[in-house]
Amino acid sequence: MIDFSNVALNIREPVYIQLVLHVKKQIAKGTASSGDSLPSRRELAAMLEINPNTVQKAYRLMEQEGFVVTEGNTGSVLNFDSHTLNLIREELTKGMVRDFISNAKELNLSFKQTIDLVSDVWDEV
Amino acid sequence: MIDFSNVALNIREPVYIQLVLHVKKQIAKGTASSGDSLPSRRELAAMLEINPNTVQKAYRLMEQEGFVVTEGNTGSVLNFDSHTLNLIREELTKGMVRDFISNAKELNLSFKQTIDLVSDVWDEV
DNA sequence: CGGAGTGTATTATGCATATAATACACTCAA
DNA sequence: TTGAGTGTATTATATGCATAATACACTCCG
Repeated sequence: MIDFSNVALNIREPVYIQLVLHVKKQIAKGTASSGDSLPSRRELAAMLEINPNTVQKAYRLMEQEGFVVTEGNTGSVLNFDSHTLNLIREELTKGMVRDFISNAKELNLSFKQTIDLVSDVWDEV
Repeated sequence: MIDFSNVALNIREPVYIQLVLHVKKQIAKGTASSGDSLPSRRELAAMLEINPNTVQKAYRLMEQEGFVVTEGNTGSVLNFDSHTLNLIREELTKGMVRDFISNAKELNLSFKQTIDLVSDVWDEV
């Protein structure tokens, strides 16, 4: 069963997007595998104290992105091949790195300055 | 006069927040100095093809954050001391680095893996 | 003086997101 | 069989953001 107990929802980003991202991160880390079950919509909504419709929207999006399947009323299940796994890994890691570098360059930070900053702050986080 | 000609507005984040961030980046880089003028609300709105009320909201926020002053109808001007400058620098650089490291750790990336990724992607961006 | 350009404000509308409250058909275990 | 739990859907309401369309008082230059 996919774990949502430690998902930290923030206000700014749409909740259903954050839910999808949370599952993708589990997949990228290897914490979640193809075949694992997701909680029922109502159950997850109750646990996170959000609306069932919001969970439904997240599950729907994951179906459309091709790594979740839902059949009848038996609940939703992760389902992805190695190709999709690689896509998700690329999206999360490279996307994140690219955004970071883009921000650093916008602040006119050099490569060395940037690496030094990461080195300085790494253990604080 | 603060330059907004190359600000790239995206859809997801509120426009008025992006405008504030753009000015803060200029300040952090040293491209913008205390005393520099901002375009009039209507002028900037026309240039960026957004609503004057949205610009007004951004200017208002910058006044509240303490680095912009507006007197009468003579236009808005940057106004900050070295302490505020340091605050803005810290907010942008350390904040950005912290977010990045937080993301990397969420994906279970090691320090070395993270540095390697940044090194690999740096020139692509 | 008069008008153009200021900052400021108000009201209305549209859109995306989230919630609330239902409703329906289905499955499955007690 | 019956009822609880499923996925799915619909309608209404609220909020934040952005836009549109005005309006008012002020300054400053021609």
